[in-house]
Amino acid sequence: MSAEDNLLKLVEAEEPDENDYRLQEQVGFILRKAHQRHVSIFAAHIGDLTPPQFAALAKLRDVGETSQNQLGTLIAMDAATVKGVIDRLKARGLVELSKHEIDKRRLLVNLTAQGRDAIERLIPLAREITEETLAPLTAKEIAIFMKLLAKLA
Amino acid sequence: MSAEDNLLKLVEAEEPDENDYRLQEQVGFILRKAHQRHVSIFAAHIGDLTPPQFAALAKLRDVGETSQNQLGTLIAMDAATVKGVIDRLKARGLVELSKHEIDKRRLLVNLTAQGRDAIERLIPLAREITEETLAPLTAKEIAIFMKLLAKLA
DNA sequence: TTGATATCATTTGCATACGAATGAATTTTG
DNA sequence: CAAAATTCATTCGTATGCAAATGATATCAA
Repeated sequence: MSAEDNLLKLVEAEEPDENDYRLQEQVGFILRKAHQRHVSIFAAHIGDLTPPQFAALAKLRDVGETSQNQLGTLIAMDAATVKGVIDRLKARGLVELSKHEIDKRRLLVNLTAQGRDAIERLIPLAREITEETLAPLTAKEIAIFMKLLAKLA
Repeated sequence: MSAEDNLLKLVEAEEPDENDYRLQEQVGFILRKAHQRHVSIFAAHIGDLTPPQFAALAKLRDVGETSQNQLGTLIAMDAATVKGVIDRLKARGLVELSKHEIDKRRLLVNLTAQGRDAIERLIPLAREITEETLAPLTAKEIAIFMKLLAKLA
């Protein structure tokens, strides 16, 4: 191989050929597919609630009454998104809303008795969902994957 | 420690306490956050196109003219979703549609000259997006992560 | 205290994402 | 061949997800 060939190879290694972009190998594309698969598994186990709705109930169970915005922060939803989620949970009687006594801007959210029953009943199913989502990996791989995924998120 | 204590520990290990469900540690929740972060990085680099729109253009560049449904399969979008994406790309002159001569059900999609220019121009930015998304990981971690993520998706 | 800022919530507009229903065209099968 | 099943595309309804604009309230600072 000539010196020119070696130089060419080096350049290609540093700056990949523009023609060689493989969508299927990009992290964003695979992340989107993995997320889709998870949502599909979720729907198969819990048909009458979406993952965001479940997240809201699960977090309210953790922290008790909070403001809508604060809840949004805890479950990684912006104000506009969390409003829709809470509205739908309220319409189904799973959460109740009240005004903050002191700070009149805040809208407090809390579980109803029915909402508490629902989340307690659903948590075992949620464990199964996590398990099934991770089923393609071994226990060791799961440990590694979760650590790295957390770093990315 | 008594024999009873050991038995108790064993049972707890197999069937975790129901009170101890941590949303923040569930794979679905973190997957959703990682995906959100990626979309945000994407938007910062490529403001005038969404990841699904980019995926459609990139895949058309790979495979050339295809039917709308086939394209959807290739980029993991159902028929209803891909229609919206293609409609918007068409409205912007980045793709063109035509009828399949033989199979009258099919709607063929292809890049326009403008669409081809756009995707060629954007691919280098997409490389940066992938890089930035993976920036919290070392090279070795990236290799491991991508292998495991692909298994999950 | 008051004027500038910041926070909480809502609304609008746009873009995925998918289930379900529908209709048209093609393929399979009995 | 003819009926049944499948495929391709569209439409509708519902649910995130986020940017931007708005209004109400609260906090900070001069």
